[in-house]
Amino acid sequence: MTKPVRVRFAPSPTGYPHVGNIRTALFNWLFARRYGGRFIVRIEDTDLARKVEGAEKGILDSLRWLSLDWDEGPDVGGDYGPYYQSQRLELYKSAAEKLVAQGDAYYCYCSPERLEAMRAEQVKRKQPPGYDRHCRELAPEERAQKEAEGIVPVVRFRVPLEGQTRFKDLIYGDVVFGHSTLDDFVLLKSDGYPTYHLANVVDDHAMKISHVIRAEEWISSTPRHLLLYQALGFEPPEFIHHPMILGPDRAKLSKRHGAVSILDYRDQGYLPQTMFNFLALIGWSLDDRTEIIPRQALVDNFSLERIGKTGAIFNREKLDWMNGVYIRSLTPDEFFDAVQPFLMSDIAAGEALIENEDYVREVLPLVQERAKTLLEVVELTRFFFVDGLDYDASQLIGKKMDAQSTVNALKAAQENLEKLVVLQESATSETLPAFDADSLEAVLRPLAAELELKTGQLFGVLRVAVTGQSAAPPLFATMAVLGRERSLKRIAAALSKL
RNA sequence: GCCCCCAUCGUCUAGUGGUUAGGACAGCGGCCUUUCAAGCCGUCAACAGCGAUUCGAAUUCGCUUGGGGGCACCA
Repeated sequence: MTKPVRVRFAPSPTGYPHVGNIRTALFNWLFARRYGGRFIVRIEDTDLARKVEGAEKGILDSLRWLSLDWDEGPDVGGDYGPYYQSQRLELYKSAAEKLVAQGDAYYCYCSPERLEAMRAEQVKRKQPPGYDRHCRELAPEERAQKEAEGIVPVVRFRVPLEGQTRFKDLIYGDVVFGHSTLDDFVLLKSDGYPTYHLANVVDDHAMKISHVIRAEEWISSTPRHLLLYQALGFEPPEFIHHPMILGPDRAKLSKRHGAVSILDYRDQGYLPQTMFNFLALIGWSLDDRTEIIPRQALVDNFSLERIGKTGAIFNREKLDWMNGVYIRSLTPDEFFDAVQPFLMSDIAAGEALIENEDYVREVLPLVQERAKTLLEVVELTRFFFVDGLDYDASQLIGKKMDAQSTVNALKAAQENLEKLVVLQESATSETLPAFDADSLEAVLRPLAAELELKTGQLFGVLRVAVTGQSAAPPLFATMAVLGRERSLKRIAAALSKL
């Protein structure tokens, strides 16, 4: 690499950024950081009709969420701005005029209706759809006539009829397209805005982009771009097309595949470090075994050579697993911070958070290793925050037990727990915690034998009584966090259900 | 229809002429255990097919099949 590395992420604000787009951004960012280059964000807002309000914010928020910081672009500016194509219209216009002047482009007056009819006919006759070059050789008088009629033309590129364009993609290798398969594509629309093809080439050159890293869906428009670079006298950048992310049906990932917006994953409680790692691993690999790769390691080891050529299905199960790994790796404080917004969106949990943050901080370690997402934490911890438990009395009855033995077990537990707490409180004043996990176990374990129950039976009954669930964090720790009063109250409530 | 790309376990992948084809997720079985997790151990599972080159092909070449992408005054 002789030229300084300058790569760009060039989204169009026409919708919310899905995981595929953001992965492209990630690859670009990693490449820039790996080789000490610049990562540039350029907004390709050249389609007025499809522009979506808030889309740009969604895109930038997504990048920020993953900490894909850009060196030039919106907000930060840069030496090659403006970074909005809608503010660079003059550049495209003069490029188009230059091409027309030198005979590489021409004005086309065909109406959308004619073009549509033409395409319909081509499809009907099973011919490749494409512009029929109707205006390619218009005589000056004909042009004047059209102009007089007030028709605003588009500018089309005059693709050579013969020959071929080839390029070496850094991932796919040599790719060749015959010019006969290309049509005279539009450069400048009648509203004065450029098409992607023109704007992209003009800007990549103007912004000194060294490597164009984009999804494979662009590979077939690359020859058009190359033709433009040539006609404009620009030196083309390196081209790198990477495989796409597929839905479970192996088609290009789209809205109908469910959650595809990167922000949906954020809102569902996936950690940014998970998405960063996971996205990098779709299509790229470090070696034959490493899955969990911290951000810095990714930067240090990223390389184009290790991007594969095959499209990859977004594997939700593996994402869940990885998010669990990252959640477990969080310190208690980090976990608290990450989970807080999700807790706040729940009434009971939010209230607990406001009234007694310390209590919440005690609860969280009990579920941290059980959660696959932050959102799930709300469900996992719900019983800690609500007043009344809602479960069916039949759930209380332990394995191989009946209502009577269950009542007996609960009563015995109740008595023993009350006794224990009183004893400890009076005997040891402040030095011993009155209701901790160890003490609880010391009391409850012998009790099972006394009642001639298996520990699993007794603990199971108590678990349902205290949590309303048959699956929950460890019983003693749970009761200790819940506290003496709440625990005994729930046991009493269970008794009244039977 | 035309053009381009791709092809290893269900999924993500390692592999670049000689490997018992490795890892991860999921699944299954077990251990641990008060439940659920986590952890540990084990197990199931793949080179799309056919030719060619070669002493030898997952690895090279061709064809077939399959899949994907593109073919707008969208990006």
